[in-house]
Amino acid sequence: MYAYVSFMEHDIFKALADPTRRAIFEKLAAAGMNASALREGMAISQPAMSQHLAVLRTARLVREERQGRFVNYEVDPDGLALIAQWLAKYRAYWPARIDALKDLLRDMDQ
Amino acid sequence: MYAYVSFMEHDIFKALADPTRRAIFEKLAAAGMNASALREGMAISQPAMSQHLAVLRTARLVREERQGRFVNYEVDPDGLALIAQWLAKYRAYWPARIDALKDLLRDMDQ
DNA sequence: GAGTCAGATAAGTGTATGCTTATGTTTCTT
DNA sequence: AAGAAACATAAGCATACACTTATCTGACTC
Repeated sequence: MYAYVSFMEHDIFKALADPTRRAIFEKLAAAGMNASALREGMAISQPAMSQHLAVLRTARLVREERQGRFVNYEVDPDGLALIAQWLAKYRAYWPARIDALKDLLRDMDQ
Repeated sequence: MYAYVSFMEHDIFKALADPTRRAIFEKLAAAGMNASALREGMAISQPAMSQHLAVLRTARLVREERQGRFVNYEVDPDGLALIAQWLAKYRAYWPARIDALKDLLRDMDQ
């Protein structure tokens, strides 16, 4: 069981280590869209985008939904949940004062 | 200001993309210790450890405290805070409760 | 002061990674 | 049925990265 988590954890951090993929993820967080729409204003080739999306998919940071010949992408909460889980392990070290962090903590505490 | 955050963000995800560095960080989260103590049971050369610690330091995931000829390392809350901040941006996508996390883990267990 | 110990840095090397061009696959249009 | 559009995949290449061995720096001991 934890082996799976470790693999996923590795995939996630690997995926987020690339600035282009973080930008793609951020764009998808604002609104789900297909790969072509994602490319707009991003100076990235079609194969490169496809490869990045594959990495994000493997990390469960993003999920696809086929719609005819389009593939709509959106944020997959599972990946974010795993990051939250990883972060929660080190909760003892978070600075207590930052308001945003308090919100974070409260939400994860439920 | 936000430029600094972006740089730091990149350093952090790059740093955590390596499994050895995640292991080092995890060990330090359990207890602060010097570089030699960190190496114990880790099958890693002295220069490699030193290089990994430099990366973690740059990412502000870890901080050093010289003590004579020893250098004691410990978790730096600043790095964790930046991850929490990053994660907070996507709070809208988190599974509503921890139960969802448990479901995820169970699913991954198959 | 000489030797030793903890750790950092330098330089070189094999592999991983992100890109490119080319091509494949599926769906839609006409 | 033929072409085009939306993606995915394959193969090749240049760079980044994590490791190695060798050397350097600074602090402690004798």
